[in-house]
Amino acid sequence: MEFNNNIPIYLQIIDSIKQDIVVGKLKAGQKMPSVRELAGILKVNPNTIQRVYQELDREKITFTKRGMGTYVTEEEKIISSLKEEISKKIILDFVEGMNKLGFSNKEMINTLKEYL
Amino acid sequence: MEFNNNIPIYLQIIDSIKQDIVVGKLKAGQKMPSVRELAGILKVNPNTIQRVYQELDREKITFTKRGMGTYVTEEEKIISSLKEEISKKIILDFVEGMNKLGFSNKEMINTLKEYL
DNA sequence: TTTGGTGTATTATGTATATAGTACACTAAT
DNA sequence: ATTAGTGTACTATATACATAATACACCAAA
Repeated sequence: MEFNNNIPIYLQIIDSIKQDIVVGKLKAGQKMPSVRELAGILKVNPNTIQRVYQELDREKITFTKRGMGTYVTEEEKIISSLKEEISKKIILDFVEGMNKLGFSNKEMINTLKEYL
Repeated sequence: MEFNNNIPIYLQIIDSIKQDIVVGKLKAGQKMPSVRELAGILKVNPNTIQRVYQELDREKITFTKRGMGTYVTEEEKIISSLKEEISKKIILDFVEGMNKLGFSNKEMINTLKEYL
């Protein structure tokens, strides 16, 4: 995994996990890698993953059974609203960014079509 | 100006100034506010603005006359390529983000149209 | 009961960011 | 020459992030 130097690693990992959950790479109820295992995979410190899981737990996106592990939430509602939230943010960033550059709505769509 | 807590302030100020330049709010050759003045306006430390101007100078987006002040570049080429660069990044972030969420190109455009 | 794998907590260290305060060098205008 | 306004440089302090190392608490399985 590649990290952007200007954004805290733990936030980038959180976003990446959210991505995996909303697209179904990580399914509802599924066990996540252990703190130490994920730290090894991503080559970051276990404390960083600890922070990641604590934050995800706080947002109810995962839950933790002490001594057992951390699991993806079983509530599909949370997952679908998470997907909604993420896509809305992407669209908003795009529209606001293009607006600030002076693009009208039509120009925005045309520029996007050209790019694709 | 509102700052995002997760990104260094000096980077956000740099982006904001670039925005103002490419949309013509700041024109080629125009004098920028002094380090101390801009620090006062944005309510940040002068050292932070110092860093901002040094970085903009390094990127040739501004130039500095010692004892006189910092000025927007007079080379229109730099400004136009800057605008190109910024808009490309916005589009790329959008397309990549939507792709990762599983949107096809058509869905992407339709979702955008709906939003607008 | 013991063992191994969980999450959790704590202390220490280094780096980047941001602030605070001070001083210096240069330039234009008085 | 003096002054006021520039950018620049430096030291110090505080906080957040990330790493490192260690220890502890909990649970399931042998």
